[in-house]
Amino acid sequence: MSIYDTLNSEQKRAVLQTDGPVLILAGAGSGKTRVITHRIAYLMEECGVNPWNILAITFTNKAAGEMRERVDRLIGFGAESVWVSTFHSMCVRILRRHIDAIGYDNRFTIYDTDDQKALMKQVCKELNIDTKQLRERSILSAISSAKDELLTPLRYQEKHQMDFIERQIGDAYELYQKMLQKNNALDFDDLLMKTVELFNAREDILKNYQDRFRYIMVDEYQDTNTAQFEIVRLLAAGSRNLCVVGDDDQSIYKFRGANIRNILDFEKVYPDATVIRLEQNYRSTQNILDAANAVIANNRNRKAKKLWTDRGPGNKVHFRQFRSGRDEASYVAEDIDRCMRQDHKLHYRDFAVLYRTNAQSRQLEDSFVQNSVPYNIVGGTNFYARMEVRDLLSYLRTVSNGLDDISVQRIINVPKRGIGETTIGRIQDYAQSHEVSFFDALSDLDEISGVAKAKKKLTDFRDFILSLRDFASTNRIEELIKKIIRDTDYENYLRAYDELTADDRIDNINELISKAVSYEEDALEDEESGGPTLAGFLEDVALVADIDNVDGDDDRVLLMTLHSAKGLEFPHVYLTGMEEDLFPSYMSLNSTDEDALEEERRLAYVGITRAKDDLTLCCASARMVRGEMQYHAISRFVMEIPENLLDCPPGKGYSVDTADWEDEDDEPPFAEIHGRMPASGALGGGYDVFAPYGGSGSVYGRKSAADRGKESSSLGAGGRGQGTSYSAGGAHSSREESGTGSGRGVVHPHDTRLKAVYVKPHTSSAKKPAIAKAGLSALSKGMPEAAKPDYEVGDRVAHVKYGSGTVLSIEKGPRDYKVKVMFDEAGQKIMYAAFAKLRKI
DNA sequence: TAGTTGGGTTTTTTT
DNA sequence: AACCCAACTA
Repeated sequence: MSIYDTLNSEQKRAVLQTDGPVLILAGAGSGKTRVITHRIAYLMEECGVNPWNILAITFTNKAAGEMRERVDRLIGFGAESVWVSTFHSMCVRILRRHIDAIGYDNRFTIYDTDDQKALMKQVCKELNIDTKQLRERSILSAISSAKDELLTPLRYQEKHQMDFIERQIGDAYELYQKMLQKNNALDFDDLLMKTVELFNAREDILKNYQDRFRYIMVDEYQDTNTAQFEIVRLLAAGSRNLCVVGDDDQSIYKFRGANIRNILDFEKVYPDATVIRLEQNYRSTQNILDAANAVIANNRNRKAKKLWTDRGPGNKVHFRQFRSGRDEASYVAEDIDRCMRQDHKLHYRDFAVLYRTNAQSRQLEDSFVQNSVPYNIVGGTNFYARMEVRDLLSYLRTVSNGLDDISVQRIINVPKRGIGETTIGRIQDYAQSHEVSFFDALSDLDEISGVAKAKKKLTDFRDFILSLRDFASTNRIEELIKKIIRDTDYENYLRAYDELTADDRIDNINELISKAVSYEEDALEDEESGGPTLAGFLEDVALVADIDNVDGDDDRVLLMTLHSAKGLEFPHVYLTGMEEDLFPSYMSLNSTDEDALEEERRLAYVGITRAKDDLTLCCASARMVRGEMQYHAISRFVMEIPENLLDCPPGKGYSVDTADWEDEDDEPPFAEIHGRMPASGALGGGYDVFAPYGGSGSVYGRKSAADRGKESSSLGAGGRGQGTSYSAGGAHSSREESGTGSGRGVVHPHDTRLKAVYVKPHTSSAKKPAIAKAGLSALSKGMPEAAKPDYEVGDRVAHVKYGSGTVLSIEKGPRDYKVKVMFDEAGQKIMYAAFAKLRKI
């Protein structure tokens, strides 16, 4: 029995079809990594292919490492000679060897987004571009798209000369590119584009790689952009042994240039391609798969397919709605705890919590800390983007590449050396007019007017860098970093900068040092890399993805964005923030591009299919977004899942452990809600709700999408699962609140014990009733600023339930004003002002 | 030159 | 809420 007998027939076909173009359409969880690894093993073991002739391109360095490991385990030899890497790493490797052929120095620096922005700032200044009107970021993203499409500055300018903005971008692109070259730097997109440029310029070099890479495999092919497509096309042009693996339903990187047509049109480009579909899923239960299939079926531009499994139905998909993002976060942490207690075989690492945006991790993190659940967050502020790490890296880059002006300028006054902006500006002007680098200009100080006062400081700095260069030539990177820290007294600088964060920052620096150490160890082992170099370390550092740093053996819950979760799987998955405007994002809903929403749906599909056994979808009625309370309807992606697959379908009434309003002083919430609500009869037809303070009522009033101005655009698109807005109110709320023009009150049954959702017509944010806002604010942690009550001690006030009374005291609490009232009939009560909604009489 | 403050803005997602 | 920048002050 061979290792290939464990494959199903389609997988086997994919492994055995070694020659010619092959397209493997691999649904989520269909074992595509197994196919690729077995294919590599088969090529080496059965076809006698030299591992050196095999290239496998993966999406992340982590995936590359895992793939190499798995091949090793399969055949136990030779896997280290297979070239497994990401597009970007592969390109850097090629460019380090050959980029001098197209006018760069081989010691080039890789600029990340922060460097790009710093450089673009200079470009805009030079070109007098008003960055208020046209931000650096927008220019950079336009340039990035151009590079993804392999458009040179010249070609971009030819294509885009109609309006002023486009001409400005064209000019900026041209100068930006010149300055990059002057700094001897490449940005991320250049890595791909310059490789194509190199291959086109030097047929001999291309031929060399074509001869080497006789068998090419590309994973996650649906997320390749035009530049990557071209690289693959060029490399495979000789042998035509190209095997691409992907799933059009999981294409989620359009924003960075991914072109879904690369996979959809593969058969057009390679008419003789063998197409293999892997539709059996080995990961998830049938209920989870059915949910995923139901959601993705709403996309129109896709290759039809349907995942199936021979696993049983499993648990239903869990759906939970909460009052606030905070409640959602505590539920997730507590539920994980509950699962762990219930099933002792479970580990923390069996859980993942996914969200659409990094900003959502904050509340989750808080709640995990509070509940002592160990967790790891993937991404957010990239480790290498932290101030202290960047400072040190800029020193290293200055040592490594004297032409990198951006790095020199970053550190010339860090820690403070008394070198100010004016001085830096003068040196820069000189450097520019004399066509020398900024650093070299430091040796011509006598010729630069107006820097005499700072001359000593500048010379000291220059000499310091020179001494570091000297030191670096005979010492290890680890020692170099330590020397920089020591000589600049960097730790004290951090303490002076911010006492509170200094310890964390020092930890980060130590981590950087240990990364340098392990880089040097790895590079010593890897013969092909040519040993450890400073440039090599900087390049490693520049190309790591957040997910690369995740240690699978760490027994912690993983928190990450849906994007980061691609390619991973977990027994238990929580998808949080399943709300309209959040997921699908506001951006996609307002986009003119129809595919934007489909891409969000693919993202939902990716999220759902990460789950093996249990999937929990969560949403919150109210959530702080960018410092403002927002009220969202349940995500359409939840509504697209058939009710019978959900344990608690939206609108059916259910209970949630944490959403319990029995707490002391915890009055029922009331909310002003706008946004889309689920269609279907969930709320219509006299669904009963209970008003705050005891009364009961039912949903009444209903406004069609057409009445609703701007929002109707996203509503009116048709199709199932679209929302309808209801106006509603509890018994206490008056009719006038329900039907006004832009009113969009919604009552949602959130809990069978729900006493109330108080609904106000939405007018404008300026006119939002302060009290409603304060009331909800208090639901969420960290919102101390509640509206100050308009009554004072001694005033007579009226309460909806308790009647009238006299205010005994008003005390500012952590969240809200705490008011003590002696009611004429009900006696003394203490309540929060925002919830109590006392009216002065 | 350095540090503070107030105002305006806001990539969702990342190699 | 967090960030960035310009303007202001010491």
